[in-house]
Amino acid sequence: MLSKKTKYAINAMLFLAKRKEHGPVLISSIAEEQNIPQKFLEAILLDLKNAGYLNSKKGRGGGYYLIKDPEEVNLAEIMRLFDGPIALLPCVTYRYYERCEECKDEETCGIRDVFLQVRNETVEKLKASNLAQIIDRESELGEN
Amino acid sequence: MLSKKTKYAINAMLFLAKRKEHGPVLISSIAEEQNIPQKFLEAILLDLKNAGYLNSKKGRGGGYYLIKDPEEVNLAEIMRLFDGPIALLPCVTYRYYERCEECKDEETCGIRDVFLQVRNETVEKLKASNLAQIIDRESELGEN
DNA sequence: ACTTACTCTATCGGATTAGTAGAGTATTCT
DNA sequence: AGAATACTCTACTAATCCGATAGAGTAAGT
Repeated sequence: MLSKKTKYAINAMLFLAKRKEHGPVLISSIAEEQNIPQKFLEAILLDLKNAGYLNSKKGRGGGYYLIKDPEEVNLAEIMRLFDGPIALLPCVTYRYYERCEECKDEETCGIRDVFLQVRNETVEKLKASNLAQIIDRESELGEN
Repeated sequence: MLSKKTKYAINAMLFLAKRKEHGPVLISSIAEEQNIPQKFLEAILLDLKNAGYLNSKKGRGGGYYLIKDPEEVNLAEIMRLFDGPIALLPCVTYRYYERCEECKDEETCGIRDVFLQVRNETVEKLKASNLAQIIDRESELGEN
């Protein structure tokens, strides 16, 4: 299951993507409109800033704003940032590879390839899901 | 990521499936051969017994043994037993459905259908992966 | 200067994970 | 019957993670 942190991050990013042309948005506005505890959100936004997705402006008229193209930010990235690897086994991740300690022999492991397939399918789908596409999808659904 | 409990359970089940015709297997043998802490394994085997996969025999010559057909036990079931739902959002599980509390409107949620697709693909793959198939796959890999 | 608003450090309760200890109960062999 | 075997149950623990909060600090704008 996704952590709340990741869900909050996705919602905050979508919110900021929709307001991209309106300049910085207050943390307190994001918190209020997306139902996120403000202090918790502050930490999340900071992580997103440090990861290069957002920038912030201090003082009056300040706030956070998206600096990446909404098409270039996908769910896989956001999830990895907060929840770590998407794979279900450490031995089928690319970036964070680790042996399964209890595994006798990775070469003949009967479950490894299933989990590798699952991982690949999942990552593919999540990568295709970028902020722009999600926003389109939302308004599409809203019209019915 | 899968918990150790789930991984241990899978390994123990595979081990018992291979020894299906040999009668009961001691907890201590399973623990030793699969590198699982014995006391921890005891709890796992008990859960698997209560879930109807295994049965046990007490006293001398006792132990645990598989009572289901290896083709009828798949990874999705074992994972659900120990780690709960496979879906990444509570609103896309069938058995354990729950609203996402921070979700404003499920009908127009832009990420719901991606996660539904991911869940369905994953469950499908994991269901196809049963004990018999995994054992076949292992010996197949061992021959190269 | 003063206000606004982001940033950093520390802390916290509760839940979960992985594992341990030990007494208890049922079964079988002699 | 009694001993030995082997599963079963209850309780406990250490470590880690999750979600959240508090408060002081710092930077920017007016």
